[in-house]
Amino acid sequence: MNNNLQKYEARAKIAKAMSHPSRLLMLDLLQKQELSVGQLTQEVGADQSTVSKHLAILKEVGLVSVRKEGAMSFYQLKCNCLDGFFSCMESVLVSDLTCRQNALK
Amino acid sequence: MNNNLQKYEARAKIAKAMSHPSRLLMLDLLQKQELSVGQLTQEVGADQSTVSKHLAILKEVGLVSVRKEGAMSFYQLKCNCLDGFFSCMESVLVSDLTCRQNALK
DNA sequence: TGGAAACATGGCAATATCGCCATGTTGTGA
DNA sequence: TCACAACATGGCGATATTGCCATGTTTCCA
Repeated sequence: MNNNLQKYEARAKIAKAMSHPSRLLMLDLLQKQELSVGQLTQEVGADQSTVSKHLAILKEVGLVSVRKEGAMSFYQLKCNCLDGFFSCMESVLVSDLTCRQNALK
Repeated sequence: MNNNLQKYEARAKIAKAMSHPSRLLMLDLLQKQELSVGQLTQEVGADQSTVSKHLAILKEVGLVSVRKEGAMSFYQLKCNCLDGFFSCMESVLVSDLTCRQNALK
């Protein structure tokens, strides 16, 4: 029994925050520049309240931060490691695909 | 509206598969060597059926593969990019921590 | 000052996840 | 062949997630 399991809970929370298509899209967009809730809502194509809640989730785990300017909120990335994250996802996808292709031969 | 959202769904599935403490622990253990379900069950400290289902989730997205030897199943990692993944989680945790510390000053 | 714009936050129903128990399925050894 | 060991798979209640509607809250402008 590994009673050191709690060690992975903080990491799991971050991974869970990233485990939604809309949130991944938003993170990806934020890699280029900070964006307002309205802009992100446009890109995601969901209700404004939905996007706002997604952003709250990303903020909660420290993936993004907010800058308020008047009535608007600009969100920005707080980490610069997303490239590695995305490329890892990509390599898993590619390796799984070639694996499935080989299974058909 | 970004109708390219589906592009992120496959990645989100992988991230979701990684967004559980027990599954992160198992992935971490499998970085060193392949392990049987029984061994992983010992380490995780949950029911055998629970561990088996966790492994099915990891296999479903192509993160691990199975090698059957007699009545036993040995699971192994299919990607070598977990280091990057974990270090990204770690840097988010650290940056968030220092950020909260600064907020207290 | 009143109203609209930009976000945030309840609330709720639909859906998904989680963990265990019970029960399959398959392989092994006597 | 029979019993057991090692996993996998239903099934189920408890809990969490998701997305929208409705409704705050704050800011700006006429």
